[in-house]
Amino acid sequence: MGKLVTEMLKGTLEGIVLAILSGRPAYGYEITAWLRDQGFSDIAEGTIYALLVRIEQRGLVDVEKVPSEKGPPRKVYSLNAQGREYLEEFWTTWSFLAGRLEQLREGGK
Amino acid sequence: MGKLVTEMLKGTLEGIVLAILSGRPAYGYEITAWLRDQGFSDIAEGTIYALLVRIEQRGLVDVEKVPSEKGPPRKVYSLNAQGREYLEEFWTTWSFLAGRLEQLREGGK
DNA sequence: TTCAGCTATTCGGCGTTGCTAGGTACTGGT
DNA sequence: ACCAGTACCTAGCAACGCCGAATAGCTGAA
Repeated sequence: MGKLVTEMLKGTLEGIVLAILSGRPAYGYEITAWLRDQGFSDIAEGTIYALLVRIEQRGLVDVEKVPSEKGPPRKVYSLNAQGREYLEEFWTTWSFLAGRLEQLREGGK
Repeated sequence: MGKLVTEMLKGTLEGIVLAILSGRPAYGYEITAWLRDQGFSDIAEGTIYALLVRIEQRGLVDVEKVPSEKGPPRKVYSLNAQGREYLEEFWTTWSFLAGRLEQLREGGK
């Protein structure tokens, strides 16, 4: 992909990460690897870490430092109540946008 | 809506406008009004004009100045071949992203 | 023992994007 | 003369994701 997906990720990447965390707690390195696996080949590591800091500061996640056998300690993030609430809002907004886009795509044929 | 949708629009608004233009030529003021009508209540006029300038400079649209009875002349934009090609790419990227989000949403239940 | 390579996180500077807030200009009605 | 509606443009700002580099711990091969 490239620039197109980069710009589209603005605003959605946050929701993606929150959605991941809604399923299970996770840490940055793990999330990055998983996203790459899912086809988000060009997501920068630094982007994820910065995002995690942001959502932590906004109080959407809880953090726990967990030692790792294979390297430095991990910062494991888990979605809290406020985070779940915010994720709901995200899905609402996403649905709105996706709906409009869907309509436009139909109309354009 | 608010900040959430603003961030999500980054990258998608361009596609939205191109999709509109793929159906029919249009000018800025008209596009803004139509978007507001479609529920994008907080899209700023300046945003659309700036976007139109950008896609013109990238050669995705052709422009024609058309006199108006009710004000200054309109700048009517129409999608050209390069624009259609780019719009295809946009839809591909969008589909990818929407697919991943859909999966995440399912999984999160 | 050393050094490469994987794990794991952090930081500063950059480009793109949308918003804010203001301005310009033309027309028609009061 | 004035104001509302039409139509466009601009400068400065904030947020986000990317790039490049640095730091730090652990393991296994040379």
